[in-house]
Amino acid sequence: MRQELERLKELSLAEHLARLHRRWRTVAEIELAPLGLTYPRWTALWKLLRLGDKVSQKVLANALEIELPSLMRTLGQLEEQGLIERHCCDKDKRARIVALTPAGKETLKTIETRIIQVRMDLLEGISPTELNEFERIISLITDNANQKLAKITSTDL
Amino acid sequence: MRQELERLKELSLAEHLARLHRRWRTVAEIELAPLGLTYPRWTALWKLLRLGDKVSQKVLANALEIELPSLMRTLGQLEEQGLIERHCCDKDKRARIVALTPAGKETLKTIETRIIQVRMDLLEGISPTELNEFERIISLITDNANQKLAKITSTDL
DNA sequence: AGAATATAGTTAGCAAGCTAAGTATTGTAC
DNA sequence: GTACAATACTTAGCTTGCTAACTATATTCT
Repeated sequence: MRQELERLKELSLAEHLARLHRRWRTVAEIELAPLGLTYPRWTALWKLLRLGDKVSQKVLANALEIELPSLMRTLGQLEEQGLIERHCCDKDKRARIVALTPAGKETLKTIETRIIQVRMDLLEGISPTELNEFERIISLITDNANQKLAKITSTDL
Repeated sequence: MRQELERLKELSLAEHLARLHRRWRTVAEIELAPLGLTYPRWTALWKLLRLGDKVSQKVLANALEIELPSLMRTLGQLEEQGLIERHCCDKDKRARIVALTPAGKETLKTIETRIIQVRMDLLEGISPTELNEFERIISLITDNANQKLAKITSTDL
């Protein structure tokens, strides 16, 4: 009986995780929408600044923890909005270097306080210790998943 | 300086959460794919069983923490596969009652051990106490997000 | 009872992640 | 130095979440 309840709970974990992910995104989206920025767009901008403004698309995708094709669409939109530029790279002609435009930097300044406010609101009532622990468990489960994925794909050969 | 680092970390939290969500789904998907079941399909089947087999679409959507239109597509696929049926409800002619077919029940038996195995693998190395704490923080952030959403949408009126 | 509102379901179409497959360039191994 | 492998990008198309707008039924308020 207790075992049955545990099973139920464990199934819910994945669902709760999914729900939290969607809600977080929705909140962030609503806050930044008036500026014409969706969630993937402003996280890309933000991350680009943190990485030092001029990086390859590959590096940016890795930092954002998404695949290159997923990033492509977003960068296309940001380019159209005039917030970023994509240059050729002299050292590696395959690569394209992404850089913030002046307009992009200006926009980032405007949204910074909003982004920080959203985070503070969502993490209200959680101590730094709890947050660290939370991050640790996320990493642990992610590692487990990655290991399992590696095992599965290798045996598929 | 330290404050700057904290900000970086907090931005990452949302991304780590998103990544974990995608990895979890991917692992589950690969394990169940040979049976013709994607993640939303088998979670719907599973949840349906836990809810007692005969419930309205609305109730099932709530339990799965997704919106009705999202569920519709999945139920359509499961119906086509002959794993569920949708009946009219006598008491409320708007509602449609979802029920497992014998084939659906049979399939559930087959996948049950696999589902439980995936969960155990992903949660390996995490104590029940840690897991409870993890769930608690998820709920807390989700509540914060919901409150913020409620506030935003109400002031929009 | 009749009008206004709310609810369950449905349809249509958007968003943003993914994989698979293709191209151009680079790096590596004889 | 030439052939093979790996890398960075791109394109095309799938998936499954969502919201908006619609219908049919149920509920609530005078």
